[in-house]
Amino acid sequence: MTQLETAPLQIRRPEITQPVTPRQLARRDGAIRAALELGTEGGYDAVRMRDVAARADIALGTLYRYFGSKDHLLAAAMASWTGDLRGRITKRPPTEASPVLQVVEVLRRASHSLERQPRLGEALVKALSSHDAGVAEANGEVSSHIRSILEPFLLDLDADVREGLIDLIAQVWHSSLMGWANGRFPIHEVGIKMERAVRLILEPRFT
Amino acid sequence: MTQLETAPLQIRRPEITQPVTPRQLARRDGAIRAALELGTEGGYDAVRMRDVAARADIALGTLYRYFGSKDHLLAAAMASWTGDLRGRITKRPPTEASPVLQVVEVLRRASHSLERQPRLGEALVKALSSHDAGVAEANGEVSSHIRSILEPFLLDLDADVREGLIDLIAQVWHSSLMGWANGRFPIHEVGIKMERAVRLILEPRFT
DNA sequence: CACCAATATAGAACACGTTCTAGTCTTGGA
DNA sequence: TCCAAGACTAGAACGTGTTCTATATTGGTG
Repeated sequence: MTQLETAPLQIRRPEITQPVTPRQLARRDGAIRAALELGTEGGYDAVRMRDVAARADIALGTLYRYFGSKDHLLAAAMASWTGDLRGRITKRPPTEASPVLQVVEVLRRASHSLERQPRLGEALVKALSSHDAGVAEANGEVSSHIRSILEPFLLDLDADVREGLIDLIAQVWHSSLMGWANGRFPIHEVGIKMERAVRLILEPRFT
Repeated sequence: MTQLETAPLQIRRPEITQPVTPRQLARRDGAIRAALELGTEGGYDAVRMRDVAARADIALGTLYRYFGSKDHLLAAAMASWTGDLRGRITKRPPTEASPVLQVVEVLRRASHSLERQPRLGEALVKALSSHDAGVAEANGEVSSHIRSILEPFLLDLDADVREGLIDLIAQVWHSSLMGWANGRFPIHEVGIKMERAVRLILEPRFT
């Protein structure tokens, strides 16, 4: 056996590329915008990759150059959504008095926001729970948004405990959204469940 | 416009059927067994409906008569798994002394069990988080298994609080498994995360 | 400017979940 | 025992995510 047929070790994959030029950024953003529009109108199923490409006026192949999968595309959209959320919370902080109630208020506001565009929420949440490198990255972004949103209200706690509790709340939040997106309970229950969970988690810490 | 083309109101769907005769039960069980085998070997993707049907020696159409979707099939398998787990815990209860540690031990044992068949675990968990009537039903079964597993260790608590805390733990468990199945962290972290979460949740209740 | 490598495009092709079709087999009751 | 209703089968067909191909365009470099 010669070494002739041994393939070069460098793995050949089309590999997601980072947009650099303005035109590339515009293409990527256009794709996200198109996905948001289609998702708002018809939810997860309505976000068909062919349609996203058509609406963003790019080729299907190009779409796949920037987003390795449909879920990656939607997860990127979700990350941008939580980024916006953080902006809104910062600009207009909760009015409640106690940390527990402040956290509850924040989460209620977030649910409320999703409630206004249920189809979109369903699409974004569904995408977040998919096994995909790109999605994992977007997920990290989402987590860090949540962390930075909640942290200011829990400064009284020991740093380690705070970290753990925020993680916990984020997990419950994620799980509640999933429960909703998967049709296990209606959207208004997300807020209720979250309030109950946050109280159970935080109240013993603020006796 | 005449009323001629208005379709009859009765919705026509092939509707999942409940197995009744022994042969039907055997077909359904065979399908679940085949799914478990394929899942153990190659994870979610390896469980191809065509292959499940072939291995169980039934027609594809028959498979879809009993399980409305691939995820429904896998979710049914998951429910049977948690049923087994409950049996094992009942037969050999945790040896730890305190409620907190007992709960931790139970969850550790469960993770450990998944750890032995990671491909299968991935397949089952992935299916559980899918929007599908059949999956929702299986999900309920799983939840009630978990509830009945944990309840005995928390009898000291007020019933309402206990209910809420168990729900909370179940949610965190679910979310941790998802995080693992979706590649956000390795399997051994499920146990660690769960222990941390359970301590954070329960310890303030057992001061 | 001229060129090359990376990117983009249109569209075909492919895989797999799901649905549909036409015909055969089971089953339970008259 | 025989029949009608329903269940089962093999396999074709369909939709959509994803990949591939062949060609055209772009953008940076000598």
